[in-house]
Amino acid sequence: MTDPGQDLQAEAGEVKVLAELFHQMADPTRLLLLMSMFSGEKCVCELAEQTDVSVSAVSHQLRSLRTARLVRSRKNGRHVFYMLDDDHVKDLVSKGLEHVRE
Amino acid sequence: MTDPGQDLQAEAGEVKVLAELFHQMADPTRLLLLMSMFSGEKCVCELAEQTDVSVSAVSHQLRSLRTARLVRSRKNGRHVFYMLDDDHVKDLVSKGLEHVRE
DNA sequence: TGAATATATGAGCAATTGCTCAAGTATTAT
DNA sequence: ATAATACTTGAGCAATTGCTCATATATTCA
Repeated sequence: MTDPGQDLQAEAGEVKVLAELFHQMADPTRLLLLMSMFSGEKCVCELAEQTDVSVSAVSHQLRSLRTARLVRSRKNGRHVFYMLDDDHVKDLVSKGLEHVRE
Repeated sequence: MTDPGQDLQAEAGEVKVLAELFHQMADPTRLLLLMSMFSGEKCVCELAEQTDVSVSAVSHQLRSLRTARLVRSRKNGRHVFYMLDDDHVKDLVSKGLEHVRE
């Protein structure tokens, strides 16, 4: 259901930021990375394994997600753990799946 | 809040379809077109006017949105009216704006 | 019928994307 | 110190994107 408390009018600037948010979720690899983090923080090598993409490619995409503030990272020894920055992404994927599954 | 009734596990195929959904919403022009339809069906020339994009470009993007089943159209005389195919898009934009507005 | 309006579509092109590969930094282990 | 592991980063490249422009189709109007 559409949240009635949300103002659906938006300025041009807001639309661009919103498009950028969806853009981050529009690539299968990035989307899979985000979904892998639903169960908690994951290190780069785990993410690479789960998505079957090279460590380098994953690192590039994580940088993109981090710059866009969808994820944040924490360093521990030689591992870097990535996690969702907030729960909105999870909500969006949930809503998206509702649509996909009709 | 994350819908607890939604299964957040997804197969590879589902992820691709979901990415495609977000991809449609990831372009500022397409997003603006979708948002213009929140208040009801609009003809191509109205949409072009509101988004300040050429009629040709709008038509191309509407075709993309229609193929991806985010919108559907209805012909009346020489006008073609476009409308959202269901309310999920509206929900996604609403959730997205929550994120953007922190 | 012919002109005007509304929309669709294909070609072409610059910009962006997502990968690989090679090289770099940082941390731990021997 | 040297090697191994974990990750990052820049260059380069093929594929995709979103526009414009020209042209085509469909409908209404005079």
